Amino acid sequence: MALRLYDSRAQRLEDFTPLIPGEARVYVCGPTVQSSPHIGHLRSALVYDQLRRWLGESGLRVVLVRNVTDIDDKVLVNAVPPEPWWALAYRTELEFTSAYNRLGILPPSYEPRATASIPQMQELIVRLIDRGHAYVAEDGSGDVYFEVRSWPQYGALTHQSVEQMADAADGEPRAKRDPADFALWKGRKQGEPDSAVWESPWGEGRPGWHIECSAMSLRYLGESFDIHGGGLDLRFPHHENELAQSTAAGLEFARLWMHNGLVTVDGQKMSKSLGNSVFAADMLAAARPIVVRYLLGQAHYRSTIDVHDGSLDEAAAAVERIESFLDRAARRLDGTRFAAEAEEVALPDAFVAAMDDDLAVPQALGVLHETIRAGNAAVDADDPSAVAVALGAVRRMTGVLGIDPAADTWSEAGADPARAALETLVESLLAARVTARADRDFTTADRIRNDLAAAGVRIEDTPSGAHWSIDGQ
RNA sequence: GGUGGCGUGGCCGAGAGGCGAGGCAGCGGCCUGCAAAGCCGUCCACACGGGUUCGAAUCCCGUCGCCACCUCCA
Repeated sequence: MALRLYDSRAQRLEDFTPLIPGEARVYVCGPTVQSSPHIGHLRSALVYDQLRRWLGESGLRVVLVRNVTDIDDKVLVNAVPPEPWWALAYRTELEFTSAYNRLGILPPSYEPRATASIPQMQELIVRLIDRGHAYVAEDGSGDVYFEVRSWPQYGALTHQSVEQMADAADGEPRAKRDPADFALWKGRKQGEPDSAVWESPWGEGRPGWHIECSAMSLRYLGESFDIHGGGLDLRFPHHENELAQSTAAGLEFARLWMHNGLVTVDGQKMSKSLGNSVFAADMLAAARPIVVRYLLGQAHYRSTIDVHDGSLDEAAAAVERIESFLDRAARRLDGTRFAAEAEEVALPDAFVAAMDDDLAVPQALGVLHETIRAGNAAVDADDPSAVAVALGAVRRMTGVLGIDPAADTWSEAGADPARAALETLVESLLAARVTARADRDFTTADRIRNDLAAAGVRIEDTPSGAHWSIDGQ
């Protein structure tokens, strides 16, 4: 079965047929770097990371472009002197990058900043004016607007008609011919810093919010590309406007639109006014990155994820089940000829079918957990061949989903002397416990186990001796 | 007013006409000196009311409730 994806413009599943055979070109709306990343931003980036990993696994060369909007009203507003707006934008961008990295989100092929494509945006605006779809404001403000009424297809993405839209409570109407018109270029306003101003055919100013994505997708992916993605909340107006300006400029633009679901907290959308945002840094401080990735990546990409008390614990339990199997199975096969067999295992068909079906990650995880169950049973039944099959499959599946506990992503830096010291101490306590158990001195044996447990070290007795691990790792 | 989505067992979360996804928690059992981990079993759910059908969580009609977007949003 070939990959099918839900096109939110056509509102149906479509077979994914790349424009260029063997290649998949994807544009994803990245953040406006105005304030610290929250878990909604992480979820969005994670969704497209799952997509690109699966496209790559399917044998396609993936070109993924995710922009950084580093000039915008809010960036200017949020910059508190003496920090310039561009320093705020860059500092924030670094926070995003760091959070992405910690979650194992692969870097995009390129991550263009809006400020580096101003001439390309201006070219596009010129084209729109020439074609009669944009106009320079007559109030001398230097603003340039897209004329929605000149483009009958406006609303095609979200299936709305301009007539039916609620009137924009858009502050001052300025010199718009229609309230639905949107800014392509914003003339310089008083008090705006010189560093936020670019020359243009319409005077000094800066780009409007939507034009950058049209310009940068054209610049880096061409007039037509396979997939455009972003958060559900970007459908309107951002994506609708992108589609209008790009197609009105004569570009084919994206062939398929993907929109990821949002993250809610206790059933409510995160918002600044409610003050209920969960920031990436907070969640990453509360749980291991792999657990955060599991939590935010376990639902289907189009559904809402509700984060509440206990969400992290549930995700942690699932991750520990995976880790514990991987560890247990590897120990069983260690030093046997079956260890090599595990390396040869392919992805289970059911897993592939699930992923091909609009990235049905929840079903894919069902296959993963079912394989773990079978693998654990094989360990219990002492059937190393079956253990190898399950172990190999689990490694492959977790690899594809980006939740392989053994991946370099999750390893803390280098050899840790504290870890080595701990190892020595635990081993010596375990040796004492072995002696005590041999003497049937269970009081002593249990005291050692309890002391270790109190320190967060968990003991499992196995046929090959005691195995220890640190809770939650 | 317009557009779109959702309501599934104690909790999370898939499925989309027949065959009990999966995870977490609970209970019973196996294993264990006792545990832990694991396995087996158990808990047979689909907001409500009608309808279609041999058969409906799934399709249709209606009702109720919740959410998102309609120019700040991932």
